[in-house]
Amino acid sequence: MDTEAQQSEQWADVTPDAARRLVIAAVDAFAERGYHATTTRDIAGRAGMSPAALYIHYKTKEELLYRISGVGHRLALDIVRRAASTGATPAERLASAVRSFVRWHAEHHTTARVVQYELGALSAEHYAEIAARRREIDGTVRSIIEDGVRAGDFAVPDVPGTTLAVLSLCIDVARWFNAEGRRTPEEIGALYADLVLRMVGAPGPAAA
Amino acid sequence: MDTEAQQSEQWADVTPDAARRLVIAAVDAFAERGYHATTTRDIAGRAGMSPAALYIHYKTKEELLYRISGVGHRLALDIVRRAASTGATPAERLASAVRSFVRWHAEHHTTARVVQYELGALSAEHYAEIAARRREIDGTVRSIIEDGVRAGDFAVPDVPGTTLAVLSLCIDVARWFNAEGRRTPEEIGALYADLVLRMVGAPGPAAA
DNA sequence: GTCTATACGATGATAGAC
DNA sequence: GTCTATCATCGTATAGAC
Repeated sequence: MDTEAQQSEQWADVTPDAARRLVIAAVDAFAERGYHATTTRDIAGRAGMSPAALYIHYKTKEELLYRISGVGHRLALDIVRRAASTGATPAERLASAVRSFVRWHAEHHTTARVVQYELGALSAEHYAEIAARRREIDGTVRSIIEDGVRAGDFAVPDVPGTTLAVLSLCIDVARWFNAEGRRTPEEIGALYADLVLRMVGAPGPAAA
Repeated sequence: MDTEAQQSEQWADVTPDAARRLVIAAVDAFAERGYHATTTRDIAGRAGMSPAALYIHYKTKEELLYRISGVGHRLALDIVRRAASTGATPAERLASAVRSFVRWHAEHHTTARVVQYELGALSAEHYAEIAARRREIDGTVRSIIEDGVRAGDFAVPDVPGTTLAVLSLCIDVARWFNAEGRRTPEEIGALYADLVLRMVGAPGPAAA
């Protein structure tokens, strides 16, 4: 679970306070037991409210998930975009994007779990909207790889396939990451950035 | 969804016939909507039976999942082990293991989804048993990487971390693979084997 | 905005006939 | 072994008082 401070910051623009408390409670519950196994009673209870109070702020349980998924995807996209423009060379930008994206999945693994693994519980309309944001994330990473290939810095036979693999690697961190484990988010980010540079055939310290 | 022929083969040792039909129905339902969102009525219906018939063959819904997870993990472990001993060099064995493991996750992505993403729905006892099999899979892959490092064929600063990343990459195929997509399981297996050889710093055609 | 009380359909599982 | 019928409980969501 994220720390309380991290939660407050992440959900700062969910107001009023009760609505934010419900979001935080729902993220914890969904991440822990899954969307379908979580009851509205459980969410309300974690937020210190009666079951009925949830419906003042959200019309349905799915709307609560939609809110979480929307904010979560916005955060994820922002992080990748910002990191993707940090660095002079494609290799630096790719390493930066992977390091940041992985770190987010580890640090905010509760949120990331809901964002990445509960898409199927969204309504068709909500899913379509979220899927568009996911394609933006994919496009951001693909652009860096294309830049690297054009510049002759990367050797990548299959750019879309490699993009998919890179994102897949980052996303799956949310599944296995354990806060009590031996590795910090920072360490995993550094390891993965190195592995990804190897995947795209970028020369440098990775080969050392 | 897997083809019918693939299903029969996979679950051949689940008998009698009705019990196998229920397993196949449950795999489809669990993969499509998740364990918790699937009702016993849905499973029985797909198998062409009344809701009560399920309880002749399985004491609870969780026992059905446990059966699926058990057989699925046994299949996965067998596939990795067999592939891991195919090839003369560590690079060949690693490529073989990744290619086979990825192909299994793509070809049997319905089964793989249940196996990889519904662990949390198992009882504590059943989970502990399954987790032991998962550690065997991890150990099999790690051994190959250690062999490659010892032989001087691989350059891997962090063996456990790289093992984790390799398995993570393979497992996540079950999440995103789509049978109607552009890539065949065979193609994805080949791509991933190449990417993994790059990750471990194996020289060869990967660098071409 | 929050609570207590409750409607009411769905759900896992069982009983007993065939 | 399978079915029909049913139980007890739970789950989402609403009504109406404060």
